[in-house]
Amino acid sequence: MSKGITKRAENYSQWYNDIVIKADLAENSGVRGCMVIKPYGFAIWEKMKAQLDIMFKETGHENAYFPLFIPKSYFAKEASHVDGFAKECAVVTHYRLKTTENGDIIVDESSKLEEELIVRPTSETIIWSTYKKWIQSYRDLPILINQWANVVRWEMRTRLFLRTTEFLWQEGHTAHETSPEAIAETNQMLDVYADFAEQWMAMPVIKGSKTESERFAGALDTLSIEAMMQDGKALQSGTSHFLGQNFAKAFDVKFTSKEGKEEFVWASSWGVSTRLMGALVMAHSDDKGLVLPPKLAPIQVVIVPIYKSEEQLKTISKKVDEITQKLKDKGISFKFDDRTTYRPGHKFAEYELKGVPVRLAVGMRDIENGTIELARRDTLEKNIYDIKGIENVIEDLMDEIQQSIFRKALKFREENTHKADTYEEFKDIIKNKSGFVYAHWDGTPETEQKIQQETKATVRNIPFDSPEEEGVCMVTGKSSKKRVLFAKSY
RNA sequence: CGGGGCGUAGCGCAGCCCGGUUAGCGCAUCUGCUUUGGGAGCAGAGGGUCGCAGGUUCGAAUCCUGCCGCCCCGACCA
Repeated sequence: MSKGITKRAENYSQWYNDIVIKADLAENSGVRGCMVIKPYGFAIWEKMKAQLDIMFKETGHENAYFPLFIPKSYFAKEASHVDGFAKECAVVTHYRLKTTENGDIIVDESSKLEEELIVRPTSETIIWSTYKKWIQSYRDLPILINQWANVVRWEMRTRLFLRTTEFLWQEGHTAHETSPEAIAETNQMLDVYADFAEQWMAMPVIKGSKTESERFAGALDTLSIEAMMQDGKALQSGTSHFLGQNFAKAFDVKFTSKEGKEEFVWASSWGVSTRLMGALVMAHSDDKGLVLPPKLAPIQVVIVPIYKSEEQLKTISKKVDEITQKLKDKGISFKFDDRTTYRPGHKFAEYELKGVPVRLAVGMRDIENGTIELARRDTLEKNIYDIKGIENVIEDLMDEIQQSIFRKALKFREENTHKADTYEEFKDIIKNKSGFVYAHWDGTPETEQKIQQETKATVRNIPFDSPEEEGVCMVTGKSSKKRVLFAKSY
């Protein structure tokens, strides 16, 4: 069983790789650090994308598209931004190839670009240079734009979905009259991400602010949602940045206010990426394969016929048609796998690997008894139901499974969340138990760095819902008003 | 960027140290028969510029040199 999947307990990262490959989500390509997202994986991404897009539009945003290439000079305008990305940019220097006498293809040196083009690692600079042209008056504000795009960051080490050289994402870029408005937008979008993670991915997250050292390059404040993976590590699953007037100043984007004064625009940006696919895999899957929340499963119900002759298959198919019609009416997606080329056991294993939430099996025995076998992917429970009304059972189950895997993930997080009051205690937990640790910290980058170097754990964020509490930093003994969230991370 | 590993059939690998007939194994594929309530069995078949380029040799997957690519581990990052 579970052919070829490494056990979670044996080697977690190998397990992750096996699931991604064997469940047919993605594979490595011939291009360093870049993956091919396969149809099944892309179908899940499309479902995520569709829902996020609805949520963005409900909060007043519109989609647009900006260029893949950014002139190098744009980067020079915001100093901390270029610092943050300079080391991981792909640069286009030429625009033509030529064939040599012996048939080799080489870069035509005569086609050297006057100014190099950077393949976008993120689009703040190209977007703000455009916004400059769009904004003159307070009447032009706010601008609430999102773009679905691919970006390139030349990372040292890559892993399928979690960190690839090229990845797909959405990036929202908004412009506002006032600071409070931009901050409200930043918070609103973090809430959208958290809702999506919890309601759709069934993955509980912790909302909070990043520390100064983990802030986005060019932001005044970076908010994040952090989720716990099954190995106890944290995965940053979405970020929302308050950019202040940094980009407005860098690109000279001013507007005339109601009072007739010229002011710089306030900004936010926010994004989630195909990394969410990695989060989805690591949050719920098991040693048998993927476990998908019904709301994101490309196929919610699979029906496997069990037959000994073509005639039997015909009889079963007829019965199945009645069921699928009712599922269709309820808007539940399904697949009737009547392939004659594979046997039932093979199909069972295959759909478990692919994480299909509900499996139905129908054989002649069932036809005679008016029953059907239903198996849940999340719990692996199997039960016999009356065929009559099975669509209602399934409809309820979609909800139940969605909630059940969320509860399971939440319970796991709670069981692996600790409090530490001394540094010794902290080190012990990080080393021997892993998971999340709430502890007091003096708020300085120096202490943060020391902790990271000594334990490999970092401040994931300063949680919004962490209660005010007088305490002292576990390392320096300086006073602290709130516990922050520490963990090892991806 | 530092350390390690690997490039041989669609995939996973053995062979290489110690050069020598026709380069082998498992899975997958194809054909036939029997099967079908948890990844079917048997019989047969097809499929290879041994990463690339040089060199040594009567002879190179194997030895030497150079190059290219990918993966894994660390520091950086969503």
